[in-house]
Amino acid sequence: MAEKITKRDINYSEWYNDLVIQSGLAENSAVRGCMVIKPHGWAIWENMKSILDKKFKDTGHVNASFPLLIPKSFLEQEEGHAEGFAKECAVVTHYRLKTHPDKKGKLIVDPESRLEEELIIRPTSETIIWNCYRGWIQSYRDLPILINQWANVMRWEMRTRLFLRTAEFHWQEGHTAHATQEEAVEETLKMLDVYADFMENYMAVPVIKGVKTANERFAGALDTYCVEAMMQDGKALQAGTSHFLGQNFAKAFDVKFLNKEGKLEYAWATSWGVSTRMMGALIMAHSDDDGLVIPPRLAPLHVVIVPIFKNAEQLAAITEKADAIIKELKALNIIVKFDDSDTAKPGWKFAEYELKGVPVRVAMGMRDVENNTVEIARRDTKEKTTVANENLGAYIQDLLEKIQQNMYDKALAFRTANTFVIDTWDAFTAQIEKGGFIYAHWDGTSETEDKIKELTKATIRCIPMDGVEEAGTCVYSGKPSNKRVLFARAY
RNA sequence: CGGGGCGUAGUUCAGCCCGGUUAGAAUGCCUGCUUUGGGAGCAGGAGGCCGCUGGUUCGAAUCCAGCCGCCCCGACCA
Repeated sequence: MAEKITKRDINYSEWYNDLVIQSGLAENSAVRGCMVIKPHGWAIWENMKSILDKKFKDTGHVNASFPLLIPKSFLEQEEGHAEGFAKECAVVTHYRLKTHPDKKGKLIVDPESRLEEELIIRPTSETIIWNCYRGWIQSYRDLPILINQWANVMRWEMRTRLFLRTAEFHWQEGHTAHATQEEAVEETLKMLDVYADFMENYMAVPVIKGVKTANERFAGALDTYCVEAMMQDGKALQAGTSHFLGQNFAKAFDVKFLNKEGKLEYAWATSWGVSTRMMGALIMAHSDDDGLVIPPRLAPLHVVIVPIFKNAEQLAAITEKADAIIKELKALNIIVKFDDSDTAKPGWKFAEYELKGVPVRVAMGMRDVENNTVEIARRDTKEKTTVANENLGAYIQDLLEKIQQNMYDKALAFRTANTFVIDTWDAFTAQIEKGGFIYAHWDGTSETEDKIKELTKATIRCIPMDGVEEAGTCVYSGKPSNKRVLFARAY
């Protein structure tokens, strides 16, 4: 009997923790706030990476790598950026240890090795990258620069949760430089679309695209765009961000180029990123009390075949049938595993692969061998069907597509059922307690936003991009408003 | 950094209040046999600086002090 996962409706956050650990995605490490991503978790992340990486390359970007350590002075260059990140930076002050003079085997920081200029571990890389761009950009002919890096970064968080908020996390950060404002804005929105497409078509998580309010804006950006998703507890999770940085970093790092008219101009910047936090979104959007539910397009393993046998002869007979199926599936690029280990019983294997989120399970016993059938179980609905072996490859390929689609449809239906249009303060506060997304009017001031957050813990997730102009009054202050914004409690 | 809780077998925990045999259970692990269509059964076995340091005591997992670490709730945040 495996350890029990806390049920979702008993304690959602315990369910999440139990699930991440028991499904073998990740665990806490010896270093507080830093997680170990285990093979199963990393395999999903790798799939996310390779899909996104292709999309970045298809949109003209190239990868590079910039240093982990950033001189403290770089962070000071852009004021908003500095203020935003200063309080969560790990700082390197020394470069050497030495043995303790009295205690054998103990090491101490060598006070002689203090760095002249302290280095910070990157919380994000705008500064060190724009410092480089100064050397790379002289003319409009050098633009645009479209660079992405896959990296780890560190933000010294007070409270951490596996995948959702860790001190060290893995992500990609795109950093582009452009000759014109229009082109930079276009890039910002283009990458937001890449993210939205990825979330919806691969993660099977519907998202709302929008702009952040001033309060929620990235430190150093003029505009921050985001994709917001709803988790099964009705809370919002920001799954990706794309920033229009204007000329802030070009000015801070003195990045100027000669335009066609021979005049010096500051370059225009964007940055955009998604992180291992998406793993949290994936888990919380789809999984259930039995374990992970992974959409086929991200699953490290699509199909597991579990033989049910009493002896070696039976296993041989089943294996022969299974081999044909495996061959057929592999020809269709379906990733399949035949689990013929005799160290665990079939029932145990069923539960284990459900916990790991494998989309399709094929069970084969002697009954099936005789009838030329298999039993197919889909992870998303837990339905079991007995099907004939003929054209099984095509059947499973089609089933994987259906699972992918069903997971999206289900997530979308859940979001729709938990999204409310609200006009009164009483209704607003009542609904926020119950969870979900709320579209309400807002007077556009930070003061009102802060007040609402203080009173309800809800924040403005974004000003939706597909929102329509509509006259109304602010749900809190009663002042006039011309557009609804999206409120929710968030991760 | 505030408020609370907890450190005992790989894991989850009992024992501590009220000090006294060889420190227990469940689960997991190993071996063997029987099993195998939803987390099997029986038998045997291995596994512990009781978080660390010091103190009290004839004697400490248990009492006292200090330290370290972890978890939960707040403030901060992708």
